[in-house]
Amino acid sequence: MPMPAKPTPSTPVRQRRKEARPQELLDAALALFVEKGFAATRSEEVALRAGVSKGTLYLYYPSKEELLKAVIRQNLSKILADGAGIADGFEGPTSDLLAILLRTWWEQVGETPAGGIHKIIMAEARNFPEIAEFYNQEVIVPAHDLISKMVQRGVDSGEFRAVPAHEVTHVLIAPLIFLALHKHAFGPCPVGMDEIDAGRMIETQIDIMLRGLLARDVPLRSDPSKA
Amino acid sequence: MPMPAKPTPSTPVRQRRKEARPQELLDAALALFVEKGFAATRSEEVALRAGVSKGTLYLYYPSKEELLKAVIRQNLSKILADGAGIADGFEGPTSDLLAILLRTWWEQVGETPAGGIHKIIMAEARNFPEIAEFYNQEVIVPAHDLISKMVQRGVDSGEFRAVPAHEVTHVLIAPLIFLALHKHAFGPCPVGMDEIDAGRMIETQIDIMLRGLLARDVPLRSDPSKA
Amino acid sequence: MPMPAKPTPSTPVRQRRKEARPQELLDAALALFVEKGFAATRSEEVALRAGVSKGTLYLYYPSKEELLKAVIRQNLSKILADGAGIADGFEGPTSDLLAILLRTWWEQVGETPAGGIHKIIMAEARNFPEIAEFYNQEVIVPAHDLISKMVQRGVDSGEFRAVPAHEVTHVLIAPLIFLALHKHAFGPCPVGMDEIDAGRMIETQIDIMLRGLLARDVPLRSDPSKA
Amino acid sequence: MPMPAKPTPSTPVRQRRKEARPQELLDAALALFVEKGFAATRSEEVALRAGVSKGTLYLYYPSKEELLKAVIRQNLSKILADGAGIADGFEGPTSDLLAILLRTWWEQVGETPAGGIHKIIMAEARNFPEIAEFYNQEVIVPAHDLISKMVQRGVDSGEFRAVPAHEVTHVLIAPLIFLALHKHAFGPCPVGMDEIDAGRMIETQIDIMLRGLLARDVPLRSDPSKA
DNA sequence: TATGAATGAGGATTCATTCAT
DNA sequence: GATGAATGAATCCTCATTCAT
Repeated sequence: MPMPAKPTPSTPVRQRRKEARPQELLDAALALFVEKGFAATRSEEVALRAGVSKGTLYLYYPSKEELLKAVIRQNLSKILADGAGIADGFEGPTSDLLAILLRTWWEQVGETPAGGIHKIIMAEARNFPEIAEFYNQEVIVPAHDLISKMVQRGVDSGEFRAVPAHEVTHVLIAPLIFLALHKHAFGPCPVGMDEIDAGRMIETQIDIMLRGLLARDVPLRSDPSKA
Repeated sequence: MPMPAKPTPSTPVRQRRKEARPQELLDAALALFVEKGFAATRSEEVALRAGVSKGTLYLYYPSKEELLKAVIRQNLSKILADGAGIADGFEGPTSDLLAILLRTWWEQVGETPAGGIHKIIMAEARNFPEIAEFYNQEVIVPAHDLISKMVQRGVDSGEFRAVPAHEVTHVLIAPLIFLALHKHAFGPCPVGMDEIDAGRMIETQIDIMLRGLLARDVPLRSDPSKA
Repeated sequence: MPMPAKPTPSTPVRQRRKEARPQELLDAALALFVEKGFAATRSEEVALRAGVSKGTLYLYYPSKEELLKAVIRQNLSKILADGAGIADGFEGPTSDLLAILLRTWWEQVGETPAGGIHKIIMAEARNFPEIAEFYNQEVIVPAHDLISKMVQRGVDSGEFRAVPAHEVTHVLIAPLIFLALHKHAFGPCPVGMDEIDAGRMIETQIDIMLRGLLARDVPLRSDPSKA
Repeated sequence: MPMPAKPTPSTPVRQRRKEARPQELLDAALALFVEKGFAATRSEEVALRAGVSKGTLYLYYPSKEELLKAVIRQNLSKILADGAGIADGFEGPTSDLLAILLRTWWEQVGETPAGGIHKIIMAEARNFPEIAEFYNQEVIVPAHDLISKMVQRGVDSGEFRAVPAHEVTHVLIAPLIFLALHKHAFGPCPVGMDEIDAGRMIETQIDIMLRGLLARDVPLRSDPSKA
């Protein structure tokens, strides 16, 4: 029997498909869970969007709930890695680092489907406490610590005023979460739902908050007037 | 069956209960929708919590979906009334007005069950675009306009720097929404889920943001160091 | 609105139906479980045979497994009561009592749908150990004890030879169980499946076994030649 | 991959395995069908226990139902062969022959997995009438005839009383079937399920029944007191 | 042949909604 | 109006069977 040219000798088509399945299913599940919510998404929809049948989904994930966990887990690593990578070994003013971090998080996470995970968690946290706890430990706490330490560094170095790092961190993060929730909750709303310009909002936030944090008379390096 | 003597001559107990039914049902529904989400709340639960039977619920609301709409509609007025009332006729620095508004909103709305409406809307907006649109028109836009005008007033009067009012408004509102979502999404989580101290966070926000907004060298009247 | 004459003032139709439901469902379930086996019986079939819809079944029993348990429980009392009732206060030769007991059990239980419970238990015991244990404690052990004590009484009084009561009991019971299983397993087989004449078989069993048990030269009172 | 040297020159390992497949599958199926029942046994389990994959099972048997039929058919021959072999050319008292037959059947069939076939048949007879009919023709009728003829021989020779051979046969067989069903239905029950001592029960049965069959004053050769 | 990924019909269970009382 | 028994569409998940490799 003649072979079609170059079938990539090592991995047959079936095999390659099999290896791709989990990712395809996770992507489909993420998109649908963000869009319609966890409960309102039928498992068959997920399968269909991933191009497989109902049964195939259960070949890879034993239940819809486990699928949700896998979706969260898989996207967590991405989220966490980003932040830590940027912060590590940054030299320069803390205000610059924070500005970069906020902008980058939005571009790398907030705007992407992964940014919708917050929406899922918020909606289902009380029905799946285990997941909420997981998300808290794996995402919220590390992210908070990362920002919190920077704020404290700014305070310690005299760059910032003597502000409470814990609360400042929440205030810094809040607008980004708000933005992500807004985008994924109302995103492609057919009607007029005020389309927030995320870029401008983030620049404004950086401008105001960092200015509010800085000890007096220290000029900002990043010029917010460009936004 | 013996009746307790004279239960207010005009309106008998039965009568009052009957008239109170819709409100009791809406309250029960709000609490449950906020806690468990719309889909995960069984209509019988709502009825039971309101002290009536399943069938009675349908006497007042023709479907669970209409009940949700009614819950949102009814609570919108409450939400809206607050803001406007406070702002009207306020004399004094805009920064003070904003500070009062933020604190008051949290106390009057954010902390109450009504503050959970955001959670419901976020979770269900894409499944009920009509409601999202309604919420946008009735709550988001007016609230935004209210704050936005104040910010602009501060800019125009020279109290604030020349900032874009639209974006600043989002940045000001975001932490409150974040707080409300956090409280209602993770609220009585059995596990460690970082309990945010809302009061301190709001004061910190006021401190930082208003300082970030003010034109240089204008001292803040409300002393944030007390928080 | 005029009432139809004599609606039985106390219990309305709906009420009476409701009270009858559990029994109707248990009867339907017993019949179907015996006929087709537990696993092969769809819960909707049970409901339909009881004249209600799928959902109604779950109003009364929370799962198919609980339904099975209820079926067994409800029929156990009947089975157990029979035996004890007959034995209590019987005066006369033990062989006569045993003969009566065997005949009666067949008529009152073995031949009736309840006799099919053995078939269900046998088929599902290893999948539902809890049920097997329950049946063992509630039916097998008491029934065995009842017979066993009589045999021992016969031995002690010199009416029977010195036989091991425990084993004799099994030998006495076995043909009845065999008969019940046979009847309910092959019962209305369209094809020729040897229709055992239960009456004649039981009389033959009584004849042979009691004769085998009796100490020599004691004549049997019940004349087996009539069978 | 190195092969162990010379695995029997004629038939290579692979070859022998292939030829053994059907038997391995039938054995696995028998064990599982007896243990869990036909419906509750997944075909993949059967394959796995036989050391092959799901698909391979279907290479040999076109459906689970056909597999069940094959299991039963294949084990019938084993069951049948036993009885006939023993009876042929036996000289001596019929009571001795019957005693030997009962003991042998238990050892050769009842105790082995084949003894569990009764359980399968009983459970599924009404769902697979064809199989029930087949079993009846191939096993029950011949076995019955075998015993029946012996009983009749005993009666004709004056060794036994004038009993109805047909019914006596059922009474003789019943305890063995009962024993086999009990063993395979409750067998390795973790809990206290009365473990019947099959040996003692069979000896007791032989003692009582044969004594009950024998014409008066004919002593038994096999001494049951040893049991 | 042998494999195991894929399928989809089937079945248990839930729950919004209806309606007789 | 009020009730809650009844319904059956909807949904999760299982598993016998198929088929490309």
